[in-house]
Amino acid sequence: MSYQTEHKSKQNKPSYHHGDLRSTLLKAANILLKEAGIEGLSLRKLADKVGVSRTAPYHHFKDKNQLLCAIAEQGFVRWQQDAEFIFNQVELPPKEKYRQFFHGYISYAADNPELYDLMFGRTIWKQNSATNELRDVAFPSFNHQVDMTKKWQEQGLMPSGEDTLRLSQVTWGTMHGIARLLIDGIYADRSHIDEMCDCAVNLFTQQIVQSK
Amino acid sequence: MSYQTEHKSKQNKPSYHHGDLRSTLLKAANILLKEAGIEGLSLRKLADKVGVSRTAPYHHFKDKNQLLCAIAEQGFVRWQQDAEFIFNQVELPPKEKYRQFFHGYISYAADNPELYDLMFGRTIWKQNSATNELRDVAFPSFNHQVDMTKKWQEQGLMPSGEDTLRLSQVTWGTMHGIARLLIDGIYADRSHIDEMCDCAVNLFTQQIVQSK
DNA sequence: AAGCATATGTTGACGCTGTCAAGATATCAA
DNA sequence: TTGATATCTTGACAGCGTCAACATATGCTT
Repeated sequence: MSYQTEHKSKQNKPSYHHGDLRSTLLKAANILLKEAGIEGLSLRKLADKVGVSRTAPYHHFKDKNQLLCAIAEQGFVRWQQDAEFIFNQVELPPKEKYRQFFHGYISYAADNPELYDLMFGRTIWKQNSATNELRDVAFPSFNHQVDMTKKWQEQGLMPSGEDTLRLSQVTWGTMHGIARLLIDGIYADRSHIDEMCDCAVNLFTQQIVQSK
Repeated sequence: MSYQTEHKSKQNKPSYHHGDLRSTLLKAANILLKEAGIEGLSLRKLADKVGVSRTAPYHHFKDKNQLLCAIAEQGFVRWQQDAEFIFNQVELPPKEKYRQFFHGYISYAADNPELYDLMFGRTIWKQNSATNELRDVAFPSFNHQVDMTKKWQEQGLMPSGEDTLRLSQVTWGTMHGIARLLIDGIYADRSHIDEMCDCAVNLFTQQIVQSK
């Protein structure tokens, strides 16, 4: 099976121009990413899958990095939607909502390990090669975590004594660390993910529960 | 400047055989790793630096992966020494010792970012390609973290209500996450590392302090 | 409708990579 | 001395990202 969409014109004749190559490439890249991982995703394989010559993608992405950034960009958008869905469950008590957010974060990483690696890994960020488009979705996502932490402090869920920025860095760091240990194959056993998340949530929200 | 040791026999004549190529390669690889990062470390460049032909390293390492594992192995040994030094400071109170351990972990990662990536990154573990020699130093290092957590719980430093394994996974996850965010270029500003570590230590050891 | 600029796709080529095969040379044991 | 073995060499191959040069389709201007 191939994702190749034998590119044809509206009259169904094979055409020299593809017509929708950029989005076709992105779609195929996501599949290839899942199948082969970041190191297995090559532009040549991608072009081949889509049924186009090796260098055709260069008319839609300046280089491989720009393609990766575009994929990561989509990843942020999708995660933001998931997160918003959780935050919008108004009826939930604060701690339960935070619990779901924590679990949701880890689940998103576990369900899309290669995508997560692209979003938060060194491939893009270490080389300082993020496109402006990517930054425009990634930074607000980072900041959102800080805003929520402030809210959780005000609600008494998290210790108000700690500096908000530091606290959000630590809590995010914890989620990120657990996610990475999972998707990088160090925590091979996934059967206890939920217990780990609950343990972390307990540690970060303990004060509230005790003072009740 | 090159790390090339113009390999000579004991009579100082250039010799066909190197005599100490394996350790010379490892030494040069560590330097190259710092300079060029994991993705910049190629066997060909390495052989060139050492002054030997492209395929000479293959007589000492089955493939690139085995070289990387050997480097990571050294990294674990060195970290274990650092950690032991901290644990052996008998006069320190428990919380301060844990604080130093936490800071020490992050410092080791920050000082050796590429090495840390090799030790705990997907390159080796995700592909399930760790050599037995590497596993033999890595797994005890993982287990040690669990043992210490148990001790910290018994000392009352950490909450005894949580399952030891889960707790150690979360606390290690936090250190790992902060380390990764730093070395992968997401937490670009390093001026607040210490504050972040202290914040995390506070969160994990808060109970004790309050119950005093 | 004609013509030309632009967008898009193609083939050829280059240097880099890891790694295998085959041959050369040194070392060591019998 | 001889023969096995360890070590190092050159040659070769496929895969990679990417540039240059060329081909073809699209669309705007006149």
